[in-house]
Formats: sequence, C-alpha cells, structure tokens
Amino acid sequence: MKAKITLKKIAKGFDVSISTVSKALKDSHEISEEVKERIQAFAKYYHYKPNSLALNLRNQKTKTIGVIIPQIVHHFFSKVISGIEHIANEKGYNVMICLSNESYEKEVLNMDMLASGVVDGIIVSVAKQTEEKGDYTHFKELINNGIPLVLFDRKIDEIQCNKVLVDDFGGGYIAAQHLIDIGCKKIAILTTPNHVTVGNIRLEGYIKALTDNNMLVDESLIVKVIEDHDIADQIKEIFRKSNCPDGIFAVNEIYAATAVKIAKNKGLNVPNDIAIMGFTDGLISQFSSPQLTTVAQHGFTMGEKSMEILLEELNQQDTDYQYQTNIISTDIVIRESTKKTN
Amino acid sequence: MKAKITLKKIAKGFDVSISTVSKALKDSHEISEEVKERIQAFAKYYHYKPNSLALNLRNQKTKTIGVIIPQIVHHFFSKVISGIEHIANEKGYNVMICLSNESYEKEVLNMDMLASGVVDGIIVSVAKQTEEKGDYTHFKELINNGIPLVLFDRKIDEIQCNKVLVDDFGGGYIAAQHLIDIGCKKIAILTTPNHVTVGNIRLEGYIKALTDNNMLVDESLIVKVIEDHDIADQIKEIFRKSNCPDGIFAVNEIYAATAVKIAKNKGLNVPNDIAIMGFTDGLISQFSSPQLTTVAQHGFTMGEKSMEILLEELNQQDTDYQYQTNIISTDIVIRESTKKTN
DNA sequence: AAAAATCACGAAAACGATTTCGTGTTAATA
DNA sequence: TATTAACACGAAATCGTTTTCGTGATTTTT
Repeated sequence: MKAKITLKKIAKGFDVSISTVSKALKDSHEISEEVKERIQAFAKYYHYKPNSLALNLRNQKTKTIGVIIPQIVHHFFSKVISGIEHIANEKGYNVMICLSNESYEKEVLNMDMLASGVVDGIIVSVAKQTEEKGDYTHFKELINNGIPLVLFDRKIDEIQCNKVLVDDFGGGYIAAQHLIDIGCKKIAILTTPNHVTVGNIRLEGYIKALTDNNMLVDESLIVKVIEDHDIADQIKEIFRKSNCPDGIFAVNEIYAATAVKIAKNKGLNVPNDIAIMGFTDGLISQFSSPQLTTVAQHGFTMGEKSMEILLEELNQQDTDYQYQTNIISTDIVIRESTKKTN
Repeated sequence: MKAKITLKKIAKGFDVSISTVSKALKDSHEISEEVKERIQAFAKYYHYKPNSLALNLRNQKTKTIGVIIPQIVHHFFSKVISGIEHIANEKGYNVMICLSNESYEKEVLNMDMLASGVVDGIIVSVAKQTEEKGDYTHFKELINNGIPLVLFDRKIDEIQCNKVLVDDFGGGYIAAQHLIDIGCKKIAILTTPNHVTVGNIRLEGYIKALTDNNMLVDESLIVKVIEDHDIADQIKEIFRKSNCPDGIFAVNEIYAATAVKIAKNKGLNVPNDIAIMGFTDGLISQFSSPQLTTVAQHGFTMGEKSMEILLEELNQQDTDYQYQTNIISTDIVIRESTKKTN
C-alpha cells in the first residue's frame, strides 16, 4: 500500500512551503514561472490529486448528493437513478446511492450516514415499512438540520419538503378508462395493501373512472395483494369468482404478467376473453406475450426533475423559499394485451 | 439553512474546551460525571453527529467503498449491487454506486472522483467502451496509488488485481450441450462483437461443446449483434438462411426474447420447431412466453464475493499479498423454451 | 508535613487543502 | 540616495474531530 501523495510531501521534496505548492498547482501569479513548472511537472508525473475529504471539509460542501431507494432490482427506480445521474453529472455533482430494501431501519441508518456531512442534499423514495410505521422523525430531523431533501414517487403528506410525484390518480383513471373504452364491463384491479400510497391512489383513480362511467364498483373485484404471501395464489382468486372479470388493471408489471400467465393457463385468450394491463413500462411489459398495455410513469423524467429541484434548493438564498410538489403525468402505452381482435 | 452543530459550538456554550466536549461525548473517565451528563444531554437534544468528513480525514479511511457499473437498468448488475450491499452492511461499510454507462470517459471520471479519498476501495465492472479501447491506465494508476480494486464480470487480463468472474466458458458450454442433448442439430449463437469479453468467452464454450460432440461449427450460425443497429433486424437474418437453425443460444436475455418473438412471428413453434435459450436469469426470462431456459449467473453471489475479497484486501497487512481470481459457476435453468413436447 | 498519586481539564498536533496576510529581497521610481 | 513598488514566497488560520501530553488543583499516602 503506497502512501498517497500530498501537498506536504511535495513541499518537502522541493524544500518549499505547502502554500507555495498549493499556489503553484493553481498556477498562481505569486509563484515564479520556474518553480511553478517544476512543481507542476512533478505533480503531473505522480498523478497528484487533491484529497476530496480535505477540500470538502474546508469548503463545507461535497458536490455529492445522496439517493435512498427501496429497491434496485426494479425498472422504475433504475430509470429514476439514471435521470438523477444525468442532471447531476451535467452540473458536476456525484451521486451516492443507498438501498433501504423497504426497511425502516435501513432507511434511518442510510440517512444518518448521509446526513453526517458526506452529501449536500438527499433524494429519497420512502420505504414501504416506513409508510406502514408512519414514523417520519428522521426526515424531520434532516430538514431541521438544514439539509435539502426531495421526496419522490411515494406521497408523504406529513413531511414538508420538495416532492416529485407520479400522477398515480390520473394513471389509474386512464387505465380504467381505457379498459372501459375497449368494452370491458367487469374490471378488476390488482392493487397493494392500503398503506402503500401509490397503489392506493391508483385505486382511487380506477374508482373515479368507473363512477364517472356510471359503473358499479364491485368490492370483490378489488384485490389487495399481500407480498408476504404467494402472489399468484392471491391473483387466482379473481378467476374463481362466479363473476370473473373481462378486464384487469394491475398496479404493477409483476401482477399484470402474473395475471396474464394465470389467464392463459385457464384457457382464456388475452385480450379477447380478458384484457389485462399494468403500470410501469418496463422490460416485462415489453417482452411478455402478449405484450402488455401499461401506464408509463416516466422514471427518467422523475429523476431529472428531482435532481433539478434539489439543485434549486441547494442554490437558493431566500429565507422565504417555498417548497414545491411536482407531478409527472403518465401516459398509456397500448399493446397487444388490450387490443381485442374480435 | 441552520448551521450544523459542532464540538466547537458545544464547547463555547458550556465554556469548556473542545477536547473536553469530545471526551465527554465518548464517556471518557477523564471528565467528571456532572460535566459529562450535561454535555451528553445537550448533544442528544440537538442530535449532534460527528462530521464524517473530519473523521475520515483524521482516520485516513472512510468505511465506504465505491462501485462502478456500466448500467443500472440491468437485472444482473442490480443483483450484484444487492450482494455487495449485503456484505458491506454486515461489516459496517457504506456503498457508493456510480454509473459509467459503458463509457470510457465516464468510467475515468468516476474513478478519479472515488480515488480522491472518498472511498477505501473500489469494485468495478469495466465499461464496454473501455474494453474496446483497451486503455487501462486509470486502473493501473489506481493500483499504484494503493487503492484496493476488485474487478468483476468482465475479464481484463491486462490489469493485475483481485477478480470475480462468471464462468462464461462453462456457461456457454452447458448451454450448447443442453441444446444438443434435446436433439438440436443446427445450433445458432447470438453473441456480441469480439471486444466484449463475456460474449466472446461464452462463444468459446459453445464452440467447445459443439466440437466435443463432433458437430461442425457453422460460421453462418454465429451472429455477432451490433448494438448500434437494430437488434431485431440482425437476428432476423438467421431465420432467412436456407439452413435455418433448430436451436438458438443467445448470450443474454434481450437477444433470446427477441429471437423468440421473431420465431413466433415466422409461425415457428418454440420449442418444438426451434429451441431458444438465453443467459442471465432475469425478469424477462421468467415472464416471457414461453418462459425461457437460461444460464443463471448468480449475480448476488458475485456481489457478495467481490465485497468479501475487497474487505480481505483492505484488512491485509502482508507485503506478499497474492491477488486471486474467483470464478462463480453457472447453472442452467430449464424452462418451457427448450422443453420439446413432441 | 512532605511526597506521591489522582482528578479534571486544556493546549496543541494531526489529517490535507486553501487563502489571507505578512515579510524579506530586489527592482523601479522620485 | 531614499522611497516605493513589485516579486516570490512563508506563516498561520480554518474546516471538525481525536488524542497525546501537559498542568494546576486536590487528595491520598508515607
């Protein structure tokens, strides 16, 4: 393990002071051309790099932002990260990604770590367990400490900060409306338990679309999938009912793809016997067969927007800075799984 | 923006020295119980957290490791990250993830950033562009600077360091052998251009399996897909040939799923007319129809192993430390796309 | 009562870099 | 020749923390 090269060592080598070396490397006019050249050449040869820790400590900023996401094996979050990275790199910021694995405890741990001076600001999508627990003190502490925070994807009214959200309500609405438009009469929804905000809001959009079309909301067609249990088993339930649906709106790709698989196993034709669509335009939707109609939620744009807002907050000086909530609209991507051919 | 609380400020408040505060917070026996209690209570109330930058600077270590991956929207890399995180968290390390987007320039940038003192060690999967360029000076510099490095997934013989690799040769071999076993006579391979090492090695495994079984290697059945062009167009070529294959081994999920789609469009039955299999057991393989037989490369295990080796190197004192290359074996996951029913 | 030990705390160095403010030497000006 | 710039560099503070080494003031021991 070779010792890293520092200003001090260069100074000793040239028998000058540390300040001289520092200035020489910054090409200061205070230093003679001859000394500058020699020092610069030496530094270049040995690949001298100023120590970031020292710089950050002195400048009281790190040019790094932290991101805490619940999962990484997930198309949407990957896209958001890409969007964040895109803007961050443009503006010369580094990105530190942490995973909470949907766990409250890991979220708190990650946040503590990030808040201890290693980043200038933080972007978070709240873990499901935190939503369930409803304990947001770690966020409030962060804000109290004056560290800019942007929340994305999951809507938490209890925290006052900048937010970037998906238009889950609108997404749920256009999904249901699409199924209605193609002639579905009995539309089921595969959603998440109540504490998962995004699923809940999509459900609300679905309900609104149904009532706007004078359709009854049948509780038996609303399936709240619990992730601890076998997902397929829970989805199968809906096919057993005497009132088997002719359309299914799933609030994510996995549920949608699973529903398709079950339907096909039951001998049903998708989309002719039953139309099925999902949420999130990921790889599963694109590659499953039939290809899935879905609501695209533009993760990349969300990441970009989150980073832009964070930068805004980082650069603002106003005492009366106003937090904003940005809603990213959704689009429907129509594919085979809802294109009836008869 | 509230000012952060520091030892200095606490010291001023209590009219004691900084050292006293520091010791009081560490419950040192040098400080009287009374003073300790008061300072500790104050610190707790105001959520005092030692500044990481200062600590890292003093301790000359950050308890953070950096990871540079080419892509994040990719099941395999996501899995690797999860594995790295798993071990890192167990050992009290933080993980900083950077994306190179397969770009040489971004890889160098990220590495420079990480090498400037912010991490204790680095785990990298080399960008395709770097492989193509063949310029590994930034890696050599890193090693020269004494920063532990672990390379994973992509095999770079030019760099001397710890490595964790997929058994791509074995994977290619068992894939081809499997197709042979189920009776395929003309087996095509969809692989990557020569400079992408993993694709290349999988191709070698495929060739070895064929020759071991006394089968001819038909150059016209080896398709090297160029990612700049339309992937589907290039894959379609193989179906046009007079000698259309009865088995396809694709070196990744996307190629495999695309091949399946094309085959189905041509009216071919998968697997009966043509068996198709991929590499990487990701979501596409699991959810496409028919479900894809594939070679699982255990990304999670690779991540864990990479982190373990990095920790080993971080903790070693030996002057004659020996680098190791760890090969993670692959498994074949047989699904519908190669299960002939006739 | 003198010597030694303990107590409770402060001063200062160290990590690595930047930057302000000197300061001694030479060169230009009056 | 005396004064003033200009030049080329060094000392020291600063960022926040830990830690070693003092050092006065008690307290204990002889």
